[in-house]
Amino acid sequence: MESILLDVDYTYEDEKNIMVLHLKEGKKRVIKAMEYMPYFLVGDISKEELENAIDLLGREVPELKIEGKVERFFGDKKKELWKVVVDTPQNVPKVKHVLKHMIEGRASFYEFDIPFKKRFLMDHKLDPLGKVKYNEKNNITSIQGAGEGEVELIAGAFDIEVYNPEGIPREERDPIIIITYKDNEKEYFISTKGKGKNVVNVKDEKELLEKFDSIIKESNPDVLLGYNSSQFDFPYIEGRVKKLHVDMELIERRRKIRKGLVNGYKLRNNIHLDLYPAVRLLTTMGAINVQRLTLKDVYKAMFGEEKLMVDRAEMWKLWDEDDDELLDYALGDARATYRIGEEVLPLEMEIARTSKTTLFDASLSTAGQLVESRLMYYAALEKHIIPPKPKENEVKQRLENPIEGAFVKLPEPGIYDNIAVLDFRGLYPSIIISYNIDPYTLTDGEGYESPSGYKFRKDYRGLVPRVLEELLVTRAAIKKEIKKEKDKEKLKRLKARSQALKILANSFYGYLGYARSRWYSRECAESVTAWGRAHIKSAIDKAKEDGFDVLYADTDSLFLLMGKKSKEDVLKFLNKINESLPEKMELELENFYTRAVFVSKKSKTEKRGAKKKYAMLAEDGSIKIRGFELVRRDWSEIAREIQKKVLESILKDGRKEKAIAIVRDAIKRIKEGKESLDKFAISTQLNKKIENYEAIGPEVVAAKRLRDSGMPVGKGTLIRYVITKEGKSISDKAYPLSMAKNYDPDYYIKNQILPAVMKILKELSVDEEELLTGTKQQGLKGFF
DNA sequence: GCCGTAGGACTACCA
DNA sequence: ACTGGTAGTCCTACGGCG
Repeated sequence: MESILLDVDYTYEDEKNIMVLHLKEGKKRVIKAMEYMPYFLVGDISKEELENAIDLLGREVPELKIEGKVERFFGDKKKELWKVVVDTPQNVPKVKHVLKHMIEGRASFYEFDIPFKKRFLMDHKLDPLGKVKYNEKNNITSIQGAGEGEVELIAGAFDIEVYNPEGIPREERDPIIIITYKDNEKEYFISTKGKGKNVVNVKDEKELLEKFDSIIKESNPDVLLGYNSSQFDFPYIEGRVKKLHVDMELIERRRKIRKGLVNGYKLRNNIHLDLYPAVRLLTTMGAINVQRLTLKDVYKAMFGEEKLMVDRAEMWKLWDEDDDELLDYALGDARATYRIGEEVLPLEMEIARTSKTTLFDASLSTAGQLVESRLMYYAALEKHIIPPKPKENEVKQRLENPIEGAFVKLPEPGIYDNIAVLDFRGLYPSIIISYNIDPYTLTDGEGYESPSGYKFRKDYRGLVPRVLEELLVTRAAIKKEIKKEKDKEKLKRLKARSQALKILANSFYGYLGYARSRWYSRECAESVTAWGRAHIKSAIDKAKEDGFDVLYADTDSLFLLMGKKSKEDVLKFLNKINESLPEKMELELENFYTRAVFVSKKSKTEKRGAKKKYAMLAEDGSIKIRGFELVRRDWSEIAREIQKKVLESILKDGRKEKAIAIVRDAIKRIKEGKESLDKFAISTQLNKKIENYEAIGPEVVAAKRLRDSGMPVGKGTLIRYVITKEGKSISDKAYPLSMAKNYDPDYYIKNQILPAVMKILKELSVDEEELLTGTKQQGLKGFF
């Protein structure tokens, strides 16, 4: 029977290590169990000596034995190692630790820190979401590549609503009043209230939970989607289940998983996929951009429309009023979650397959863990040794010793016309592949020599560049398929695959320099950036030789001032440069822009151009803005809005008079109190506990006030605060948006609007006096 | 004790 | 909890003044 591997679980029963495989066969899901033993590897020691030590230990650890010899490659050097089998996975590091002390200095230990599930998947060459076969004894007998299978998983999304007239809902007091659920066929609104097509009426909360349980059991989605459901919905349901003594199969034998810093909530029968951490990964990879990771904002960012949903804090009012719209509002969340899931699930599935991680684990993984997983898989497949994770002191040392990064050219501030932007396609990946950069190709002998002085062998291909190149080759092939494919569903899958491959490929350089990486190599990471700097600088020089002025460059991109030159001249330059580059490297045309604004740094003394801050108008009318306050969430919306208008006016119109009018009008409105309070909110995330702050800034003061009012505030909370008229210092004046009664117009004009717009207007020779008073005579004091 | 400022703490951005 | 390079705000400590 052929089936698709959905997930793997480990359990210890009847003194046996059991791996439980969750499979999908046709439309059904089935479970298969098989025994599997944990082990680690030992080298540089005779069998007799190792056996003696193991015999001594064997009395305390049942089943401990040398199972035999295995071969492993260290680069292109082969070594024979003893495979030591242990009774339980927990005992692998323990036994290794004790053995190491017994035979200190006379043996080397390997692969003692491989997660047990990962070990199982690798040893059986199993591909998550790939095809597997098994026989009557439940032994896996054959496999196929992950790319071959076309898996279709049925997803359902759910959401709970809690009665919370006093703000934050508390499990022991506030009941769940509504649960909504949506899958590909049906929608349910389960509640004691409401009437209509999809309404399932229940008599009380206990029945509500039971009904939800039976609906999930009946619909039985492969994947159950929620939004922040690991942190909120499931723990809350669990709390109510305990209080009301409900039997709920859905959460029976659930497991709380902690992976790195992320919490996961693993269900027994369905794959629970919380979209929140998944979306967060996408934001860190630059796949989507949102100011806040709320369901509302993410929905808007992805689909460009407001979703039908109700403010959670207002839900109880609609409930008390028996509002007719309650049904649609509550279903709005489940529908939004489902729709986000339709986009994110295919991508998560491809990330899982590409990284050789199960879907559930992939949804909780960081980029580094995904790269690591794929490298481990191929290392095991080709019998390369898997390096250990570094110990904490090693991590510390690596962190204290960072490597030199990219080159950024200092721009001359000003307003420019006709710019061509070029960039290296996948600069760091192409460097790793071109120069065979790998911890095991590093050599003192012959090889590619990096500008930082390290050399990499040409006669032996490293695992890292090989695995990376395979990702890029696959991606290129998929991009070709995308061009031909007409079927909507297949196209979606192909695009998701391409994106997953891109995410993984772009993370390899970071992984080489990541302090907790198994394949960390200072020399490799340093060489990647050194070659990167060399290539961008050489491109700048060559552009100058060809008569271009180079306005700006950052890491892998360069901005050419075209002057009297034509587009053809730019393309000719590209061709010329590409002929001189290694085969896998390529400089590409990003776009042509008709106008650009670069500004000065805010500095009292020097007047230098600001890096990583510019705005450009493309030929098609679209605007590209980088670094300006208007793209930063820790500036008020009012300041961002005005800065945006000013920039757009300058890019499209070019006259300072219009820009000045925009600012004057805005200042007037602020002074007259015509703008709503939430436009003055400044958002700042707390990255540590309130108590741990040395510098008590406005966001910390506002956070304390918020906490004193009973709201949960801590590491990770996004604080939205307003600078009010109440208090002396800026921090004194900071109140959470929910508590603020007013805003301080002077602060917002002086500290938000003026700094944001002046840096742009300066480039049009407008000074502050002229802006504020219309003349160049009066000082700022006269104005306030 | 008050003032002004350099340096540090901190966040969020670009690539 | 993938990397380094960068701008900018606000706090805090410190030195000068008297």
